[in-house]
Amino acid sequence: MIKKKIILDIKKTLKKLNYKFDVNFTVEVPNIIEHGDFSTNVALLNAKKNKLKPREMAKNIIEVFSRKKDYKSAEVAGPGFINFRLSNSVYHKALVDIVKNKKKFGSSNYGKRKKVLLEFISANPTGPLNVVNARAGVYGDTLYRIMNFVGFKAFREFYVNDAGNQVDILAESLELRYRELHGEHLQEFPSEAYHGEYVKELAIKLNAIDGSKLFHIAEKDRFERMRDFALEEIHIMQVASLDKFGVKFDNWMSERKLRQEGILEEALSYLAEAHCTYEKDDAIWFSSTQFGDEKDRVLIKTDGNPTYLVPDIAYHLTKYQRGFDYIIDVLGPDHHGHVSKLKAAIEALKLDLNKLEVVYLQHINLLEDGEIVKMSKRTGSIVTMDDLIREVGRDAARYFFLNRKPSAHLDFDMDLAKKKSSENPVYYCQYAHARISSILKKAKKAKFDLKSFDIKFLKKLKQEDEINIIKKMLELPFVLIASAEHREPHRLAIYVHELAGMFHKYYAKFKVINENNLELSLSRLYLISTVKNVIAKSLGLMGISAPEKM
RNA sequence: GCGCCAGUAGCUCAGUUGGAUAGAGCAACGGAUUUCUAAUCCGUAGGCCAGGGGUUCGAAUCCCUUCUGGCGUGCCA
Repeated sequence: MIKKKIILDIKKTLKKLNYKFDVNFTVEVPNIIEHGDFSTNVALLNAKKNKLKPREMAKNIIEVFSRKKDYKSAEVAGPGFINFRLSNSVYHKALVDIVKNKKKFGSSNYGKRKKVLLEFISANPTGPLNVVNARAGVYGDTLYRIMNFVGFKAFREFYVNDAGNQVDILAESLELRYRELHGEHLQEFPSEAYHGEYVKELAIKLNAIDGSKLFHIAEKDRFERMRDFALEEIHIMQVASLDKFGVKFDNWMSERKLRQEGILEEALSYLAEAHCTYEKDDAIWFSSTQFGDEKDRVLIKTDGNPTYLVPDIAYHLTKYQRGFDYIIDVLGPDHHGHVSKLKAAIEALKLDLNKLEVVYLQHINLLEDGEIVKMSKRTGSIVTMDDLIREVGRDAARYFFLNRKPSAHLDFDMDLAKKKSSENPVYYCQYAHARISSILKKAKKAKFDLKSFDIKFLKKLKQEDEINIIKKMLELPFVLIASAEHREPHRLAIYVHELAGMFHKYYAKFKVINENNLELSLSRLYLISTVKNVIAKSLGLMGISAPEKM
């Protein structure tokens, strides 16, 4: 919008002055406010071409600009930057545009309706979701919302590993607990089994339905009953946890279903057709070394069962078959060894490797009383997603996870997240929203009605803080595009915090409602109600509430 | 050994395609409330951007290298 106009104006000027130039110069908002509203490096990049010194070239450009009415000033700075200051009226108009855009402000067609598959969490269906899953959930969910808002067609998927070894162990664990209920005493609960309390609860629930009748059926049938019951119950449990966290999925892709539908065989046959498989030691191997892997990998084990790699290849095959333009896998840091094998397979299948992106979310340390809380799935001593939400609440949990870029390790300070005080950044943002609501309420009581507001009043907004707030709001569309583009929703979290901060400072410095100046008061009310909407919109995209009152 | 990720203030972290004087929050210290919500604001202090080299008008950012930490490197998933 404004930036585009400046670029255009610069180009026109360069042509007018008969300068040679490259089009890839930049126009950006400087970090330092004293450096003006916008800054360009056009003279730095093109001075050589025109046999001029950068400052000299900049000076000539400025002379033309100083005659344009939308520009308050243009000056040479540093080695040859040109800093522009725009007239307040330009920003006043922009503010009106934000309001006119209403709920659409910030959205764009950047994604061009491209189809995006976001796979995240994909935790094993063998227990409750943990805090790492929570981080992945918030990340994926927020990225989904942002991508859709900037014009992508995103789709959320959870891949359920409901086949394989770990599921057998789950069924066996349940059976042991079930037997315990019927008075059988175990010497020791096997170390590889699932120890969590939830297995005991499942046994109690199963017992309430089936009683002792499972002892009287065939072993195979009992095993299947155990397995299916556990999988179903745990799925329900996971959905419930996610629901509390505001995370939803468009599809739960079952590994068992993939197997039943013969996709594994399909993937294997494609690999065979591509001459990438061979038999050795009674196993079937994938010759992944020809795609840069260190060694070849087993696909079908000596016992005739596929390794985990096969269903994963098959699953990714379906991702490609479903016609997505971007395939994003959100994984834990312990998966990157696995991804190189998967990528080798995708190459072997002659699928477009560029479509596949892997985002690694780094580990989390939970801190309580300054100490790291140890987590172990095997011994059952995990902090679950439910625990976390119960402890710190949904808003704080989401904000804390979102406040970090995905590739960063995350220390989650439980004590800080629990605090309902100024130390807690999530309240800082929400408080700005609540504060504005409160002012608007008060204005209404004092008979300041925005209906009698007129655009002409906006010229009363002359304070630098006011113009800076408008500038900040104008950044939202770009922040969202950058968040989507780089798959980094944390940029939005940082943005809201900054905007909230600007409002708090403004609030402390200026009074919005002034009985003696109707036009100024209405203009300020107009401004802050826009700030309120932008904060609410941003928090909304992060799945965080924006309270009217705190 | 090889591969991936990271190293920025006492702590936790931001830092857009390379831009000008590297920023927040917390912790520390000193202030502000007869006022539209003090869950706030203002100020002070705090830095060899892990070390070294290179690329150029210009590097926390790109390249090379060394060091440190996490993770991976199964016919487990």
